[in-house]
Amino acid sequence: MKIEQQLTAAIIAAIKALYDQDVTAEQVQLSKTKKEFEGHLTLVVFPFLRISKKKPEDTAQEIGQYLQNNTDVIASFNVIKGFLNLVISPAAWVALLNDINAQEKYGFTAPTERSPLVMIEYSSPNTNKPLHLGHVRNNLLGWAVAQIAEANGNRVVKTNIVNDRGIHICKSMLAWQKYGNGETPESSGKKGDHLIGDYYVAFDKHFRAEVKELTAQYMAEGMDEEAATEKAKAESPLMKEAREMLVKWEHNDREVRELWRKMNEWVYAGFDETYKALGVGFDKIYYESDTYLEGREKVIEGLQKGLFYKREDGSVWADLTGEGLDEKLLLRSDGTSVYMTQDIGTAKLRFQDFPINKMVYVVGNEQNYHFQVLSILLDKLGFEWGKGLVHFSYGMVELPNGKMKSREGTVVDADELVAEMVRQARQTSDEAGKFADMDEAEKQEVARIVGMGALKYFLLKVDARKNMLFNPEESIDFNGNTGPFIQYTYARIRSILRKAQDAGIVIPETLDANVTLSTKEEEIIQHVAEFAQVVKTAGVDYSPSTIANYCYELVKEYNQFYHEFSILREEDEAKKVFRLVLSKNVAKVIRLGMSLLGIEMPERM
RNA sequence: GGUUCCGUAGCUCAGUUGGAUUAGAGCAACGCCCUUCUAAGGCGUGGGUCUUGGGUUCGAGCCCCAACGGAAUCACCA
Repeated sequence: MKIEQQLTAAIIAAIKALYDQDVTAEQVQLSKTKKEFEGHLTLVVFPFLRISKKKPEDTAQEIGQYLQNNTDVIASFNVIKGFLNLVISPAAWVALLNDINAQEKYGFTAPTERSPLVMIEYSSPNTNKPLHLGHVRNNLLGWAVAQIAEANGNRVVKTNIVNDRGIHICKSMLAWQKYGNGETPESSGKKGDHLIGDYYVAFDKHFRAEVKELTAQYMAEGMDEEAATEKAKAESPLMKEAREMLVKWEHNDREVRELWRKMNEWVYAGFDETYKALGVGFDKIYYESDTYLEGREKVIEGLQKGLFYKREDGSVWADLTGEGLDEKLLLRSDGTSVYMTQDIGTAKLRFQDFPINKMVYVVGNEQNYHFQVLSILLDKLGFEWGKGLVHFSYGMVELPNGKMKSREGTVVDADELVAEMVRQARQTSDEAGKFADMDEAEKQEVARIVGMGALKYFLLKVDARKNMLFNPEESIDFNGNTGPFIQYTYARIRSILRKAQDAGIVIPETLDANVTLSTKEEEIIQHVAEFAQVVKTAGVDYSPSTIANYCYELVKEYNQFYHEFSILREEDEAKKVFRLVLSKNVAKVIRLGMSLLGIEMPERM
């Protein structure tokens, strides 16, 4: 914020002049003045007492006096204990507003060719079932993190590693062969990912039935229950068949590969629809079927360098006890890859494709340990960004009765959730009855924007690290601290601006400095200006919730203003114009902020 | 058991690098405000030992230690 920087410099100068001491900008603690006190910014003088060797009140008084005499930004000041409250001059506020008004993307830093290249991995689904609420949180966070990184002047590559191979896909394939009758998305009318998901469930159902039967049989033969279950799982013919299928897949069996390809295509088509509805996308997609063999080479390379060691059975391990962690398996005794190896392989390919400076993985917090290990391993293997990789770890979405469990049918399906949100937004819209003048297409579009806004804001306003609760019974609100509340305020401002234009009022590029401002108006300018700092802060810790909460605060404050003051009915022309410019910039900033969260803004609602 | 994360109002959540007698929003409850730029709004009332106990200091919801409670993870699964 411009005024803050000016003041910080002035305060440093003041201390130099008064006490002949140098202080750094970090030592100057300027914060927003609390509402109960008069002033805009407050300097905490406690840190300077050692320098001034005077009482807090006197020190504050001296600095305040100096600032008032030497800076035209300060109109007046007051001192309460060790707190120096500074009142900014109206002219400085107007100048600040003019400055903000002149910048289309206020608060954003445009990336250049020399900006750091940040790769952000998110989504990363398995291809055996449709996306659920947990994935939605992941996707929205990933997209938002990418937008925030870009707004802070990074070159961003959004990437997705699709887990398209493995035993889980074989289960769906096998069930489709055995229990389906050639059903396709076209013939069934189901989305591809849902179709495949249904067969995954079917596999599980038959498998469990088999295990139950076999367990009973083994127990009849005299085994205890635990051992019997164990053996039943291992001996289940269905599971054996799935494993055989996986082996065939690995040996490039033509028939299996063809089925695999066909079914994956269905799933991708389904995912694409969901991604589109969520408004997310990727610059580069990797598939595990392409990368899962790559890690081996790197691991063997590391083995030769003595970074890892081989056990008698031929398995390869990394000893991380020196880093306070355990030993970690990298290659099985049969030489095949594990999860960790695949991530190393993916990293290798990515680095070949892009000169990455920084890697961000948007992955749930259940994998904290995995990424801690991955970071160390990549570093050992010589990846420059390995040590500094960011695991953007987010908490799970919980339901009132605990975690989502697909077996218990308590997963919240992404597509259903999206449809339900839009439906509710439509219903609320219709009940409000204010949009009689909209045609059907516009109504649907507004319902989509608002419904998605509600969903996105709900998931993003919460601190990403924390587990959060979603109650399907209560559904997502449209009132209070919600996306629609912010969208609504935006739509109202846009409406006012349209009306102003219709009335022939010209909104100027710059305002005259001699408008008289109310306290509320000054507060809002200050709040709008804060946006730049908020974006920067969010960029440091990739924090969408910071943006969301800022937008809410600003909108809340603006709403009070909106009710308290008239804008178009204002008699004083200069003031009317000022309020229009102010409103326009409030709208601009909240639109920019919401865009970082992937939330669209309706012109009317 | 080891490691990591979390614990703020009945519920869901904010709380910037430690700052001001009175720790904030929303929901839910109860009042008031649509002849006034969009009531998906505004104003008000009630509701708290910031899990507990120590410590650090001018000053702690925030930092340190311990306890209690909850979550995740610790596979030749991904």
